[in-house]
Amino acid sequence: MADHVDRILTQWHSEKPDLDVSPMAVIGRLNRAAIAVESRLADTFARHALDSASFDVLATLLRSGAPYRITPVELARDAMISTSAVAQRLNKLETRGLVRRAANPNDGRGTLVTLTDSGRELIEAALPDHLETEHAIIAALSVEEQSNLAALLQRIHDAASSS
Amino acid sequence: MADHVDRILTQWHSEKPDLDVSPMAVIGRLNRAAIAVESRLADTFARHALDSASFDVLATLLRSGAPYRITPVELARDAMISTSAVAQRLNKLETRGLVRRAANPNDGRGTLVTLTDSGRELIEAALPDHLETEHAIIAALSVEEQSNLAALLQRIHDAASSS
DNA sequence: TAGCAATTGCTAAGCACTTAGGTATTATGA
DNA sequence: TCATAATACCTAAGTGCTTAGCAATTGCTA
Repeated sequence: MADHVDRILTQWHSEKPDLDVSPMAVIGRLNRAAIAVESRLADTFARHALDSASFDVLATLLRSGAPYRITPVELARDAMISTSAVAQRLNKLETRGLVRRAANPNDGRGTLVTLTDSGRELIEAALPDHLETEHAIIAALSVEEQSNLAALLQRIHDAASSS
Repeated sequence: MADHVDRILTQWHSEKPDLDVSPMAVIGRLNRAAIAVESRLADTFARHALDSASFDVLATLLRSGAPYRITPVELARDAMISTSAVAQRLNKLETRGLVRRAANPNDGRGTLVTLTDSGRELIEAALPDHLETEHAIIAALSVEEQSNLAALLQRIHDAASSS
């Protein structure tokens, strides 16, 4: 059952026997698991002519509910990226006719991003497929293990964020 | 205890009550935890004038043991990046005098990358600091929870990779 | 209420990755 | 053995992020 991370730990043990490299067992696997999942999800996105970044924007608009209209700042907060990255994502999506930008009547500085009909059709079609892929991955764990994993990840997240 | 992922799930429930979005609870937190950890580790790397990519190369060379000499192909496999990305990482590190490239006497096509003395000093200094940061993060979990988490992540990794 | 600070959203430039493609060398098998 | 395939490594170009910086508007406060 030795995986890549195990081999790295073994190498460290023989080269630096005095160092406690046990944290790498967790953090190394966290990284690799995240990369493997992301890569698997990308296949599904590609089948719908999307990438992870575009899916993210369209899904955020969809789950905001009718009239599917939010600000770039909200998109940035939600995706944990800069507002500049949002602007560039929106440029791409607007060119494809999947979203539309309009002036925010309540804030002269602001913009409101709306899902177009064709954008909504696309994300409504991609979403069930995406969920099926996610389900196929986490089905490797029992329901109890899933909630266990989610709780542990949340605590790691908090520990990494604090300070 | 409601975090960002909980709020996203709540939004989906009210907008698409028929969809089972429970996989997002795990995969969403996997992503966010990995990003938070990566960001925390980056601070430590920066204190040693390194980034994650450079640290990765130097650490791989160090743990290979004396004479700290491996091929770009091995580096690519280990870091799960293209050999082209390795070439660019090495260009940077070689300019800084942290690694050195030489022809592989056993393979006319090949190159051998060696850790220079100054590269070795740098990584030997950064490594304990890095491990301390990793330890500070995973100390949020008991030892048993840590090995539990590592095992669950390995299974998620395998599930995402297969097929 | 005038002026300064904060916010919003954009483009430009820089960075690290990817894929594409080139060159050189080694391995294969007809 | 010799043509062809595979491998190793690189640069170039494209992509999507970041930070820097700009212009416009709004919010705060003296």
